[in-house]
Amino acid sequence: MNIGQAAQASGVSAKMLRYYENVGLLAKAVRTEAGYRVYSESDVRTLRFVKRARDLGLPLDRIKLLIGLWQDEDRASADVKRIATEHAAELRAKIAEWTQMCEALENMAEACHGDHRPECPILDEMAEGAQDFTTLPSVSASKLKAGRQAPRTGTQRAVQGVMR
Amino acid sequence: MNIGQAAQASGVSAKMLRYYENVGLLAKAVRTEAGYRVYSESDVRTLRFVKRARDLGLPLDRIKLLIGLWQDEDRASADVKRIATEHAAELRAKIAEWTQMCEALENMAEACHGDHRPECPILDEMAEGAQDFTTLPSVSASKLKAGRQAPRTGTQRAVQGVMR
DNA sequence: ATGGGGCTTCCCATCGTGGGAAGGTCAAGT
DNA sequence: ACTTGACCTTCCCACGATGGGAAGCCCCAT
Repeated sequence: MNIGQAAQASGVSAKMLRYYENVGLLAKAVRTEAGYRVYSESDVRTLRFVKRARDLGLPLDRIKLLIGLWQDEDRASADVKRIATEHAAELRAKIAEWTQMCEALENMAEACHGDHRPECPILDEMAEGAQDFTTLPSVSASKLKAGRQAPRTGTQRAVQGVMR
Repeated sequence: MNIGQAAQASGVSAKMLRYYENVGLLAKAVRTEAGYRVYSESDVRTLRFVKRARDLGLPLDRIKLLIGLWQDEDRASADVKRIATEHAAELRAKIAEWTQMCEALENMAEACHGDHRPECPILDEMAEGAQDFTTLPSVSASKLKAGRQAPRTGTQRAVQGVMR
């Protein structure tokens, strides 16, 4: 079976098949005389394994370990469990972090009128205490040489302009 | 103020300051004659704004929009709110996805004894229906030429070996 | 024999961040 | 004045996993 067929049969793109092989997640595929990669049903099973593990969010290095255990008749299920629980814990941590960010954003958005007026608690929160717009130049003007690499073409914002 | 001081004052690394400038999130910094970037208090306020927005998980392109609105006296808070709620919605979607992955993993781990024996529902789940190990070669052996690019040195795993 | 689709490799882009090398600059201490 | 160490500059590379695309070869069916 060629790479395209293996891809379709496993749900992993051909591009990824080559990549997995390159980075050592999969063994180098057998080739035809013409250099075409050839896959067996057994290979497809491995690919489906990888696909499911990826769908669970596992990174490739952990999947590599799992494949090793999967093919090891003498494995201890404790090793597999450890990998799974470690990943789950990392996911939980990330989820907590993102939930915090998300709730903060939602709270701010809720406090925002969302109309045509400029007042906005979201921006206020992000600027937090930046009401003081007094500019305190900390370098004497004599030492300055405006934008050697930034030729400063035409219209430039007064305070801090956003480029491009 | 030099880049290191601006970095410390804002909580954004000097490396990131240069990067933000390169990708156009920030205006090109004023330079001293020697080419050193010089930052004002006003710049540091912008940097802190960026830092807080990053901490909320906002991508740089959205932060660029926010800075534009922040500096626009005639902004409509609705525009800010839309950006925030869009990002929050994307976060929620991601969180839901990761929560599903996480729960699946936790369920599997819970079902796993986690002892010295090889039986493991986690692996079973990932292999899902891969009990049939009959190999069906789909290419006639005459067309094969073992590993032109994979010289197949010495010990190789029987079925699908993990490399490196 | 020709055409189209599949395969190969190689390069690039993403997104934000860090590491490091090679070389110039500044300020403080001798 | 000179040295030294800390700082700055640019440039390149790496991550992780994926997609896009180009140039060129291969295989099969018409």
